[in-house]
Amino acid sequence: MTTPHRRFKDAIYEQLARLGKAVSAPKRLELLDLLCQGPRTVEALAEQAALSVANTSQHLQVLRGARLVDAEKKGLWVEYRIADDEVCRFFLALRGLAEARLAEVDQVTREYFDERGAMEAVEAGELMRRVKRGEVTVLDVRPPEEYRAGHIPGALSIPVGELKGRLKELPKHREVVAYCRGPYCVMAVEAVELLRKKGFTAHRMEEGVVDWRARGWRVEGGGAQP
Amino acid sequence: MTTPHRRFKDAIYEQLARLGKAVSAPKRLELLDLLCQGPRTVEALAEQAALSVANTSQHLQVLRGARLVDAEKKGLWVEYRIADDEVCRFFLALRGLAEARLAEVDQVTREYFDERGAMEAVEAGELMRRVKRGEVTVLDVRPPEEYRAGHIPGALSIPVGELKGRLKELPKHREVVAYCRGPYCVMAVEAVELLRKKGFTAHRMEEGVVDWRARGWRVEGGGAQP
DNA sequence: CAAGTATTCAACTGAGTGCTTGATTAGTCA
DNA sequence: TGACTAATCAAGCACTCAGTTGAATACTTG
Repeated sequence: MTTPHRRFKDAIYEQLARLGKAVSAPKRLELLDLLCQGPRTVEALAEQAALSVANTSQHLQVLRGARLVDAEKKGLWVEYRIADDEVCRFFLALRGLAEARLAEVDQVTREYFDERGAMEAVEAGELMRRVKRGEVTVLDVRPPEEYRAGHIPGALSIPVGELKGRLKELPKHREVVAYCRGPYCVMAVEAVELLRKKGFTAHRMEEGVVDWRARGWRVEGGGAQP
Repeated sequence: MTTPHRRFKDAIYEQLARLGKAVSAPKRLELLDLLCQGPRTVEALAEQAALSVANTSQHLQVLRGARLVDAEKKGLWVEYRIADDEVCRFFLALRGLAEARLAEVDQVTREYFDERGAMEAVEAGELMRRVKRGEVTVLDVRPPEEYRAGHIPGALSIPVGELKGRLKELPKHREVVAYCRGPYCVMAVEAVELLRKKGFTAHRMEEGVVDWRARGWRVEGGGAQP
């Protein structure tokens, strides 16, 4: 005895659950997070998320089934990308809620960052102000493709791995603020560690480009389809 | 060979997935939606979501495990409630994303509403303007508890089931806008159908109190712990 | 065309999930 | 105290899902 009313409700929540299911696996969330930084091939995603290629492909198909990502065949590669900016904002909402409600997130983060020599982070709004006043050098330490897919206006691109050999590109007596993919990415932490060892005044910003864009602030580079 | 770095990432995304898992079951989403309207007992939720009590209880425990809802023992009953307003906003974000990305949502809704005699809905912003100008009677057709838990300022409370016998409470030559729980709730649809049959000029608003509050607009009644 | 590569497919396994059923635990009220 | 009630628990079943492995597909390049 199912009324049409009930069938309708079931159908609707079934649809909502498609999105829920898509973000119910840790690895899929990691892939989504990576894709928010910019488009990538299956192989690259597999490597960065520490997954087998076949497994990555399957996860990506689930994400695509939920219309969260799009795939485009580019010659030998398949390039996956976020289907819509709203997807990134949704991911941020999920992350924000987890930070707000799940004490474990804070705990795990603290544990990990503390043992690497904690450091106060500069908040995005604060950075924005200092950038406007021309007080700081902003440093993007992500891989160059991600920098190209979108970065904070005026930021320098030096991938963390190359930083040691390219220190001379940074003005010496000026504060540096490094950022990477977001609060759970360690590249900026490593960069700041290195910079301080070399005598720079350096801080990290927790937020990434995705947060920056979600605040409605301008992002340089990237655009639609490259 | 798992580096500390990998372990950290796995731990973080594992936490995010707790939220994802919580919203990956259709019935849990329905319960969450209901709870956004106001606190309720297990039994009430079970009935409204067409579930067995035991099953409802289990779903609620999953939601509580993800810190999305809180439970409070009140004598013989256990009252469940949304843990934080941010949870409602997250639900709205999920729903919005589903509407934006999943064509099936629109399709299912259209199918159901069309066969009940479609009707143009008044958008919340438009209603807000008309309310300010004192042009319309706003009608809340949800059960009284939900009205009490929070309603649009100035709205009249007449549950849809009682509407037929309480028509005289409505000013006759004035437009009525009815609302209920949100876009997938049919109570307002039924109310408008009835009102029109009785000679009223009536429209429905798709948005519910949750949407109203999420826009930052004032909500009457409810408050913290009743 | 053939060799090589990125991705997907297909089949399988073990773990997890939604739901049911029947028993159990807390609390109320006569 | 004992009958009654709301909620939870425990066990079991059918089903789904993440991940592995090995083969198949589609495209490029020599």
